[in-house]
Amino acid sequence: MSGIAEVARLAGVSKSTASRALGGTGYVSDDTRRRVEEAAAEIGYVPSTSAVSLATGRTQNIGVVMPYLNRWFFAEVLEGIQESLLERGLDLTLYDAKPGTDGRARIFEDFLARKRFDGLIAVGLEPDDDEVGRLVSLGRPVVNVVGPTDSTTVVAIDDDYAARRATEHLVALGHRRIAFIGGQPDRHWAQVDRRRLEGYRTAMSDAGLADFTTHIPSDVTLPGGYASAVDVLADTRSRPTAIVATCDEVAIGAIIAARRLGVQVPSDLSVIGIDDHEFADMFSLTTLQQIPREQGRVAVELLLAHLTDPDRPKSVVRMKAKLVVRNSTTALDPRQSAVAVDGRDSVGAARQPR
Amino acid sequence: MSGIAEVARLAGVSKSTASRALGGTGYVSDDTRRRVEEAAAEIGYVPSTSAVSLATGRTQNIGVVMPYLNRWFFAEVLEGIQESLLERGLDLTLYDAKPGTDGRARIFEDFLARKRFDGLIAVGLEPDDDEVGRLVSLGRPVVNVVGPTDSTTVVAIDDDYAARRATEHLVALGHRRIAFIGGQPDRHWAQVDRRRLEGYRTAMSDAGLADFTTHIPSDVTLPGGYASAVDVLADTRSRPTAIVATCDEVAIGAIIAARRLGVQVPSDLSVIGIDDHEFADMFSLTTLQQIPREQGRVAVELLLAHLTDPDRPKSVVRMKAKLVVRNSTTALDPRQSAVAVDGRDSVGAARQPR
DNA sequence: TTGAAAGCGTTACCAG
DNA sequence: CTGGTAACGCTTTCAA
Repeated sequence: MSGIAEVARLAGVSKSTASRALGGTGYVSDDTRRRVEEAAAEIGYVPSTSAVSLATGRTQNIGVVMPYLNRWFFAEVLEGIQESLLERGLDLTLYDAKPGTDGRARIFEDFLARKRFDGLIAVGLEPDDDEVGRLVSLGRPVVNVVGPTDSTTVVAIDDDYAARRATEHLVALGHRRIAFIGGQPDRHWAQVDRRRLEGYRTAMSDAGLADFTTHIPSDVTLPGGYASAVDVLADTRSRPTAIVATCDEVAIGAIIAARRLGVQVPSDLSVIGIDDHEFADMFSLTTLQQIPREQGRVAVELLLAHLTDPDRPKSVVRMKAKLVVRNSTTALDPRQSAVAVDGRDSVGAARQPR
Repeated sequence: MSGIAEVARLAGVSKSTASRALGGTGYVSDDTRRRVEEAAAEIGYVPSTSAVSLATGRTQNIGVVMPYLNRWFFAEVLEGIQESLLERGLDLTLYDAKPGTDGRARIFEDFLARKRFDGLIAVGLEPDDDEVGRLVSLGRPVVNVVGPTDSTTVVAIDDDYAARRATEHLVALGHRRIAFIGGQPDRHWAQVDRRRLEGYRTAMSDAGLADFTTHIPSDVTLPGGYASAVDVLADTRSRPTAIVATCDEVAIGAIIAARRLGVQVPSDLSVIGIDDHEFADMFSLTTLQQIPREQGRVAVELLLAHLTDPDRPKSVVRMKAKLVVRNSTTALDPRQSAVAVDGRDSVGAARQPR
């Protein structure tokens, strides 16, 4: 009834002309264009997305797959993606693919196969081989935010560097009994957390502290960090003097645990995280800053580039997290601190990475 | 090339028959159906969503509009919606409409108008009149999770009750200097928070404590609660003995602030929230429990009911939050507690509402 | 129980 | 610069 035919009728032109005038492609006289636009405005014409998709093969929609919605990192990335798509007039279809669930299987088997999108952004998905296969076989560009660097275009921070830098910061402050907290060998142990653990190990070895290397398993959540830290900090004798957490949520959980147990941060215990979480400031948390919202925006740009140029080679954007020193870390022994502190680590204002 | 035509050719039937066999509607012999299904499986046939939408007028997609993604309540509702849609094979398109942004305006003007969905779920949107108008004019069913009870079908908890009950709990414990924290008169002050403040006021009046009524403004976030609480608790003389927080995030912020200031919870200060946030247990927070995930699921059911029966009258599902007593609230004066405590409020296991 | 053909609302090619 | 027409891939009458 309405539709472009109606617009064409009102403007006194053919459907094709109306389409051209509205779409901006092809030759149309300025006068005709104006008449068509007026007609469209008059009846409040909005093109049918399904008809457009059918005719053009483009959905003007981007799919986003992620395993969690309720964790800071994921929510921030999602907001970055959403912002960026919004500016470009693109819709966003969300798939919540929790590891090990039936729902995840259905998403890969049925939902994604429908290809209701021109391209896909996978956030921290860590797909298994089968899933990677399905992703590739969609024949649509895919960008990963945090993920396998080989099969697709990826944007992420350098996890190894972040964890090393965090560890080095503590080493420079004179700490030796430095533990790493986060990640569970048995449950879904994310690659990110393994890479960070490796970075920590490397830094410990490089500092000649291999013997002090300790991994405290923990759920990668705030309560998870709290629970594990309570456990570890309870024993006053064996307690580490510093902790590298796999992310700020775990770090903050550890800080809360320390406070509850009467362990002073930073004087009795230094804690450093990775993220620069929205709560980091409130807990005076020293951390390696990443900006997930920005990663989301970059992911959109990369995906669009792939859409524009299908032959564009895959690329890897690896950002460097930046040390932000707050008040959760301090020199092990006050008398040594002036000497031991690495100049790079002096307290200062945080700057944006990139 | 592929498409249903190919399936039909392989099965040796017409497109119409293939469509009927696959769609499940209309008469098809069992034998034919099997042949068609095999053919479809063989070439991995997946119907084009745009073609289906164009032909049927159904998108098999639900739109979800919310103002925040990174807050517990919203993320939980979203996960509930997603779960529920996933079971039914429906897609979910997400719109992030932050109050007062250009993006929000564009969403209402352009994005929603595209009607890429069969129905819409608005979560805590609190649309202004203009926005409500646009929503209605879409001619698609709309369900609100938390929102205006008049214009559309709504699912929410009874905020007035929750806040009253929370306040009554503290009154029953003998508290008089009870303050309410959360919500900013100047900024986007959510209706939810105003309703809760009203519930608190009513309960205070009913208890003859109108003179003690105090509203502490605060951002409705954990750091917001922290900041405001630090402010209020600093003055030992005027400090309240108990706090009703508009939600658990604010309540937890207040608890963290109290700990930092050396104010013992609950002996020096009782704190009660509304939510039963994922951190509530870790902070031993007494609270009025709601289950947003469940609200999301119910919203989907209601929306689908409206889709099935367009004449279905609007309805309001108002859930009652349930008091969960943990360890952040206690009797004001230990000697009076045995008498003062309302029997209903004795500590016990939480049960699910509904 | 099956098939032919007419849409669904656009875009895009090809003459004019 | 414009209009007619086919095509996009599927569903849905309507006859047979």
